Amino acid sequence: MRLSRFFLPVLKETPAEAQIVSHRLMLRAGLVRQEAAGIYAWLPLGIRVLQKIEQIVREEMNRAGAIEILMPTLQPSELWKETGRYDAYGPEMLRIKDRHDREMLYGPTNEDMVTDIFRSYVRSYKSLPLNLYHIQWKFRDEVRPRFGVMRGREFLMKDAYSFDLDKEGARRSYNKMYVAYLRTFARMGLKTIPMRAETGPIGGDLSHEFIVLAETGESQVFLHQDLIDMPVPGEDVDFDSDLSPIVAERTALYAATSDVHDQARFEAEVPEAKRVTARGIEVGQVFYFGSKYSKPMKAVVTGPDGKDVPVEGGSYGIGVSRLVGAIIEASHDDAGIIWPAPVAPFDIALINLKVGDAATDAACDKLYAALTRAGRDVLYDDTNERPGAKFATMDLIGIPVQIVVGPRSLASGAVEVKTRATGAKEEISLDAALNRFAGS
RNA sequence: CGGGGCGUGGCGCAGCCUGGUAGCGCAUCUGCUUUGGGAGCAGAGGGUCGCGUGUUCGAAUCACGCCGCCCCGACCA
Repeated sequence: MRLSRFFLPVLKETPAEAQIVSHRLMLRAGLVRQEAAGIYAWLPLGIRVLQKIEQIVREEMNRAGAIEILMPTLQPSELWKETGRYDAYGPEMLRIKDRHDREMLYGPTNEDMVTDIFRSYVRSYKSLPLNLYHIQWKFRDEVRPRFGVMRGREFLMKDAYSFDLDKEGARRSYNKMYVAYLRTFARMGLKTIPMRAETGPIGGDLSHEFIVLAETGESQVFLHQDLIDMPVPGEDVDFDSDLSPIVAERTALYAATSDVHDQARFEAEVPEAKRVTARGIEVGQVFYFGSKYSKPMKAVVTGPDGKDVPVEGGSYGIGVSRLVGAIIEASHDDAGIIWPAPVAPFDIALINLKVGDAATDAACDKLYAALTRAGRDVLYDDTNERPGAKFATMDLIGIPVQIVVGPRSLASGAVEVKTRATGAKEEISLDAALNRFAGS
């Protein structure tokens, strides 16, 4: 992409409404634009990141055996009346009437609808386990949206729903999602820690929030230090195998957010030197809820014994749009965003320091063509800005690698490669750059 | 929803207290010069001062009402 033909509305000054760093940087780097409180338009750079995140989530869900569907944003009220949630949900749910005066709502979540889909088609335990997920916009009319996309009213969420014959099956499904989440967040360059969470009226130990540690995080967390650098299961993890050791290894160590924190237990279970008190951002939650929806909605399957039983369910959310903010909170410096490569809007920034100079133009054209041909996503700054402005913009938008081409180093056949994360710069020959970034 | 604050060219702000018809920086446009870390000079364009009502000879400025947005708290992916 040539910057001269792209749409990148960056701001030099920080808009007054943004307080936290990710919100400020998202506005300054031209990722989003606020349209109303908690409601954002995604600009070209932002949608690229959002889609990268979405794709990683999708791949890991698929790997874990979940199956993608897409449910609508607008739902009829009937399903919610069946489960009693139409009244229970309160003003956080956005209610809408259509032209026939029918009661509709903009979905804040989809348990009711997915259960309806399930019960319409599934009759036998032989069809289980089943896990259906979708990635869709949700709306929760928060009293007080804040922190940009971290606490928006409209947000993009991946929500998966598992269906099993019994509690043991539900636990296996839960473990799959738990492991998939570890992998998903790690692939985005995030360190997340599963922490005990409120389980609601169902009780039990089957609910965890996945927390990114970040200084600017909204909630206080308490954990055993060994959880922080615990290795994440690899791509070869077999989701059909028994995953409970992976889960057990983590749940054995103390980790809780302030809502469920128990200081006495924390001190009893964790040696003083290993106690970590930090701040974190919740980016996902896994939750077992049993027959909470299947019972009222009569979502039953016939078991091997010929008897009908309500299915055992769980739901598993990931805040996709929130992750954009969370990643920035976890990865930035004074100059701007530092995207982890897997979610970066572009792979490489190519900076032409002197547009119009025959030699730099030619070198840039050559690099741009070769990198693009090699499948790299390149943002080529071919504008007439001054060098300082170009550097500042590229640092701000955080593309992992910058290749700087200017007359000074090109005189000796070299270009400069800068790694955004470390700021390290090295001069290498044009050919070496081609080799490194466009080689087979 | 309780408490606090803000709304003035695209962005960041001053002006408001003490009413007299709007200013600064950045950005934008034109020209010249400049070109390795957010350039310089010269010129130009752009604002129903959130909306409404009232007070007044006169309202960005004072009063009342409404709307929007932000922050702290209670609540949430």
